[in-house]
Amino acid sequence: MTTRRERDALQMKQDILTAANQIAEKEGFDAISIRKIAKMIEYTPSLIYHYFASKEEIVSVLLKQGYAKLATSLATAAKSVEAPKQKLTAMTRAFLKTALEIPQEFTIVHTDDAESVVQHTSYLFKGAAEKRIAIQMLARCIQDMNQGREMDDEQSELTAQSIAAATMGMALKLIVEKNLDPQQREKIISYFSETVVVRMASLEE
Amino acid sequence: MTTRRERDALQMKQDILTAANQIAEKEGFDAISIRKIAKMIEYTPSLIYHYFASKEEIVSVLLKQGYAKLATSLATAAKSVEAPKQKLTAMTRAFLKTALEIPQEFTIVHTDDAESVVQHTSYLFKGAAEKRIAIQMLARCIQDMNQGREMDDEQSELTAQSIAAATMGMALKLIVEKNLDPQQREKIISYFSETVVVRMASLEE
Amino acid sequence: MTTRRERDALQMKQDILTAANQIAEKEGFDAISIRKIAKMIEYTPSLIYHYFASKEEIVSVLLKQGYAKLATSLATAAKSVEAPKQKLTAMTRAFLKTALEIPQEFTIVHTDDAESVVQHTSYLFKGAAEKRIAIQMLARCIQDMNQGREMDDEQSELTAQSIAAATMGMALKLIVEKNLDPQQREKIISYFSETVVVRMASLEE
Amino acid sequence: MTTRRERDALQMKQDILTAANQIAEKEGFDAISIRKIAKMIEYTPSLIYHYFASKEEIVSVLLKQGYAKLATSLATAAKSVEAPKQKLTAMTRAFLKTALEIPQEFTIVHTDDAESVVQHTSYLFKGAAEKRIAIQMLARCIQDMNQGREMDDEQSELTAQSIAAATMGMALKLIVEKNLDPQQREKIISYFSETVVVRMASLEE
DNA sequence: AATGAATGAGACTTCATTCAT
DNA sequence: AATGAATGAAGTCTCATTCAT
Repeated sequence: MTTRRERDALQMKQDILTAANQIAEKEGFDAISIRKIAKMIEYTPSLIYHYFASKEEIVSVLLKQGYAKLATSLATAAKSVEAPKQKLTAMTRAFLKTALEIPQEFTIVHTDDAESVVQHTSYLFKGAAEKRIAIQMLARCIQDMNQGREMDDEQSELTAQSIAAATMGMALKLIVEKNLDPQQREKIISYFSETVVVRMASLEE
Repeated sequence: MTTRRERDALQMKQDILTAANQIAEKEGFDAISIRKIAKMIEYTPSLIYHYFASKEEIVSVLLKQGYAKLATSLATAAKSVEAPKQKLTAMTRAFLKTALEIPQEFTIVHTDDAESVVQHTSYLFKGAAEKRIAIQMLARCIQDMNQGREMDDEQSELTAQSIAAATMGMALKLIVEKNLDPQQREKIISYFSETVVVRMASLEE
Repeated sequence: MTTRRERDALQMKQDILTAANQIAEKEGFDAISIRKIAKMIEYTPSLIYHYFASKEEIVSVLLKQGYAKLATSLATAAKSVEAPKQKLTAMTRAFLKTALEIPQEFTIVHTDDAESVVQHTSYLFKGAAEKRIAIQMLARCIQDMNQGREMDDEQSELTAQSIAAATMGMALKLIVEKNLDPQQREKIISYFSETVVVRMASLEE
Repeated sequence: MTTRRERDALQMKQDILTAANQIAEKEGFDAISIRKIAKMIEYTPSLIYHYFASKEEIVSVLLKQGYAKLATSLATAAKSVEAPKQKLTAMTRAFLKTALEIPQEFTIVHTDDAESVVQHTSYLFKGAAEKRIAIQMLARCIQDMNQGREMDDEQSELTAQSIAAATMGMALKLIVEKNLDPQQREKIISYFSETVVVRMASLEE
């Protein structure tokens, strides 16, 4: 059970995060500053330290929220369909859609090369098909799609890694070109999710 | 003909840019500051304003240089081979290699969503196969690879755009995972350039 | 008779003081802060204001406790021996020992030149042999040691004052050189208490 | 040869130091702050960083200046007289006088227990008569005063150390009791320098 | 008795930039 | 061409304290 106070505190925390997010959207992630947040929520800078230990914590929470959203969306998409080809398309589409909903966090998370971040986000290493759920899901999907053909684990892992990186690239590009004509954007998303990704996954040449 | 003065000035400009680059490599792009540059080239901050109007200009030139390098590398690769499939592979490989040589600039250029930047870097819009040389080269390559099959221009443009975005994503991922085992990195680069990209370019399904 | 409440309150007060002391020992006297105390005793900063009017009061009580400890130790030492020479040595040794037990408070008390503090700690003024117990004890001791020689009160007072200041100096130095080899420290304390102080007290030349 | 600019810069540096000193005298050493200095010299805080790298540097220079002054004064006094007894008195008097001229620095230097400071100020360790000039001068003086009596090096070193600590204690006490009646102060200084110190140096009992 | 929210002042420092010389 | 002086804004964070609950 939460008391009113706890709810208020939670609300305040969320207000701070929202403000931080708005700044990030307008001026970029690096422009987030305690001062600006304070001005936006109309409180003193000091107060913010009541709710967060440091600016770093605020940013970190922001990123985690974004990352969680992406993971959830991906998992949901994976469960929604059975047929491997359709599953792959659904996952790709979900990934692109969610990325576009949290452009700032997405960009940062996939662009930050600090060791502490990379530890969690890397997936190009050998064996990623076992250690990274997303790559694992992709790899299985690929194997399911290519039943009958001879194929080793390495090949499916490399393919999964390639698809992941490629999709991230497309997401990023769509984020950066934020003023792209919506119809064209939709066309690209569809083509990529339904056609290109499927081609990548087809282990033949 | 250039006078000595002009040559000196050019040299100075380049020194400044080089210093800025080194800072970016060590501490990240945002860490570039007039003061740090000044200290590095052992001149006063003020002097820098003789050669560049503002910090922004320095950064901007830096990015342009990076972009130019990428374009050159791509064009060279394109000319080096005739056969379309091999040409595509060569271009992809060259792109990844060059991106890894200028990680900071590459990341910034492809991540910056400022209108002024996007104007030059966007290529997802309809008609990019005509306006953007890189996309054009890709599109032609794709068409050459698929002679005999029926295919409209839109399809080849969408495919070219997809390949461009995907390759950029792979480049970015390789940059971020800078501590990836070199052998594994080489394997991924090869697999992506020789196999995955070719699959993407094969317009069938 | 004290009620439970009063005892609890007293306990709380002492907890606060103890916490303050620990901070002082670890980070220095100036590092004492209401917040740190609060964190240490696991209460809110606000609560501390129920028990003390201000940070200043806490610090002040802390110092008084230190001063009292010193006085007690000195008095005990004085009573323990009869022979004047041995008494002087015992007092000196006790003073140094106690000072080393409460290094922070000792340093502050004898270094603070705020009028309000100096009022209680000064002893160089004329007539201190009457107004300051410690100086009085010293002066008497000196007189006892020099029976037979002609000597006026002024001389014994000046000598007592000198010994007091000198011993404080030695205490301070031992505190500051806190990493001095223990054996060497013991040797210096002994030499000073048994020999040097006695020489100072011998009114002849 | 110094240019006008260099002289101006030097002047500015000194102004900053002077301001810092004044703050220390009025509000204590810890009250020194870049802001306050800036306000006092009527410039912006930023400018101060033109002349000093950090607040720490300012404080450090201040202390060094004080320490140097003390050393010089002591050396001068030592050279001024030949007879050992008189030399000891002259040194003591000079030390007390100079200490009273730079009360803040003196207190800090002899009270700071940071390892980096203690490394330079310690003199209670065994062998200080060789490593510390001041102790060396004192030890020699003591030996000169006690020619004819049997005495080992250890004894003279311990005595020198004791005198040094005692005199520092007296200096500190005089600084703290800054409102002591001037006549009484003079009397104490004289008594201590002429009588007490001499007794301490007389190796008999 | 105890809490949490909130403030306002102040701490050090870095930065891009301008200007007179 | 080059310097050094100077500014003003902004950055993060810590602190003592008050107040309503």
